[in-house]
Amino acid sequence: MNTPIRTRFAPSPTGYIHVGNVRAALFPYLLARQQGGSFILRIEDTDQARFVEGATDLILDTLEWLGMDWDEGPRKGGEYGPYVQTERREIYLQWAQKLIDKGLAYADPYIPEQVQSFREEAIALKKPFLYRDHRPENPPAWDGSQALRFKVTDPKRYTWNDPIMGELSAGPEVLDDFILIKADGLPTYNFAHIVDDAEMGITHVIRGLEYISSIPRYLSLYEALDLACPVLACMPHIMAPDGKKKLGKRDGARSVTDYRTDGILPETMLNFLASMGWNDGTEQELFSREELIEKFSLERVQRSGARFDEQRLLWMNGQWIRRLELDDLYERVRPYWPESTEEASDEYKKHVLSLIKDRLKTLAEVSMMTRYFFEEPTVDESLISGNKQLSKLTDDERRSILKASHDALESSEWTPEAIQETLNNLLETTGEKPGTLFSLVRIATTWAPFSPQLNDTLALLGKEKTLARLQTAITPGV
RNA sequence: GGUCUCAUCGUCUAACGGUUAGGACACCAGGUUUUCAUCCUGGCAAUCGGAGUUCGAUUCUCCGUGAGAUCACCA
Repeated sequence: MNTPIRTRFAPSPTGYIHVGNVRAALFPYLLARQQGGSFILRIEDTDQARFVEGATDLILDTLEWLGMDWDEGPRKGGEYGPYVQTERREIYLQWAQKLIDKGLAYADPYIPEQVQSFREEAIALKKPFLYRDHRPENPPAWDGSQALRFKVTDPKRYTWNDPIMGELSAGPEVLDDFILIKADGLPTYNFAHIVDDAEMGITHVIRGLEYISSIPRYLSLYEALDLACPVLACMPHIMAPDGKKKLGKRDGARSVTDYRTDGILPETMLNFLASMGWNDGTEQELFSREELIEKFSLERVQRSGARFDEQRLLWMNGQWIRRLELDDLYERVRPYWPESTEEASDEYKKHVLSLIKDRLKTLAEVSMMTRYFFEEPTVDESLISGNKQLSKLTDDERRSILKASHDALESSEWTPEAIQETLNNLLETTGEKPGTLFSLVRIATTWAPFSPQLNDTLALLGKEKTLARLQTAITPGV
C-alpha cells in the first residue's frame, strides 16, 4: 500500500497572479486529486523587499475562483503548519544548526559588495564565478548577523529522473556554496523550500523550468541533511505572445483577475491552461475539471514551451459558455448587464440571454450585444451606407419598404412563427430580396451591427416597440 | 560566455521505427433561403539543416543551427 502523494503550490506574494502562476498550481493540483493525495498551499514570503500587501489574498481568491481547492494551507490550516514561511523562522534555524553542527554550513565573512567584486574579477578573466573558490579558511562563528552559507564538500555530477523532462544531469561546476540564511535572518528559497517540503511530507515537487538548473544544489542539500528526495518535475514555460521568452509580468502578462473580469469562465481557464503543454493523446479538445483530474499525467506533459494564444482562449470560452445551462449562465452573467437593464425582469433578461447565448465569446459581451433590448438605440447611418444592398436604395425607397413592413407587422400575430410568416409574405408583396428587406427591418429596429434572428428579436422586443422604431425610421429626416 | 534544456502547419498539438504526417485555433470558400454568431462541408498550411544506424527515420545516435532557462543575501 503506497502512502498517499502530497503535492504543493508555493507562490510568492509579490504582486498579481498571471496565467503562468496558475498553471504552476494546476498540474500539482490535478495530480494530487487524481491520486487521492493532498494538495498543499504554502506562501513563500521570505523576500521582504518584493512583498506586496494583499497579494496573498489575491492568490487565494484566484485559486478558489478556479475551484482548485487545497487541503492544507492558509484559510484551511493543517497539521504541518504554519504555512507561511515568515512564521517558520525557528524551524529553518533548527535545520541550519544541524548543518553547522556537521560542519556543512558556515558564516559568510564578506558583505555583498565584496562578493560582487570577486564575481566581477572572475568575469573579467572570462572564468565562471564560484564562491567556493573564495571560501574563507577560518570563518567566524555564525552569530546570525552574517549570511550563512552551505558548504559543498563533494562537488560531483548529479543525475536524476524528471517525470516530465526525462533523465537529466549536470556537472560539479554548477555546485556552489549558496546562501541558506540571509543576513536579515530569513532563509533563501533554496534552503526554505527544502526544509518545508521535507517537514510537510511533500512527495512530488512540480514547478517551472526555471528551477531546473538549481536542482543539483537541492540534491546536494538533500544529501547533507540526510533527507529522502521527493520526485522532482519541471514543467515548460508559457511563453510571451512573441514566443521569445517565458511569460512574465514585465511582458504584459495579464493577471488572471483581468480574464475573470472580462468574463472568461473558470472552466475555460482550467481547460486552456491544462491544454497548453498537455493532452491525453486523443483528439479531444474540451476537458472538464473532472476529466482533467481523471486523465492527467506528468508523462504526457510537453517538454517545450507554448505561447499563450488569446484567440484560442476566446474560442474555448465560447464553447464552455454554450455548454452551460441557461440558468447557470444567467447567474454568471449577472454583473455584466448594462445599467439600463435594472428595471427589466429576470424573465425578460433571461430570454434576451437565450437569444445571444450562441454568440457570446466572453460574459462581458452581453452588455454591447443587448442594449437595444433595454434602451432606445441611437441611429447609426453607417449601418445603411456600409451595407451593399441598402446603400443602393434611395431614402424614399427605404421608407416605402419600412412602411410596408410596419403595416404588415401591425396586423400580425406576435409570436416568432407568425412574425416569420408575415415577413415571408412581405418578401412577395414588396418583391424585395431577403437581404434587403430583412436587413433593413433589422437595422431600423436595433441599430446594431448584428443581432439574433430577426423574428426572435422582434418577438421579444414586443409589438409596440417594434412598430414605434419602424415609425421613427419612416419619419423624414432619418 | 559557462551550465542545462528544447525543436512537427502562423499558433496549440497527435503520430509502438512503416500513416496520403492526424486534430484544434486562426484564415479562405460554400451551405444552414437577412446581419453577426453557432452549426455543417471543403480548402490553405508543418517534421530546422547535415551526417549516421536501419530494408525503412518526425521518431534512435552524433554534429551543426535556432530558441529558451539559469548563473542573486529573488523566488
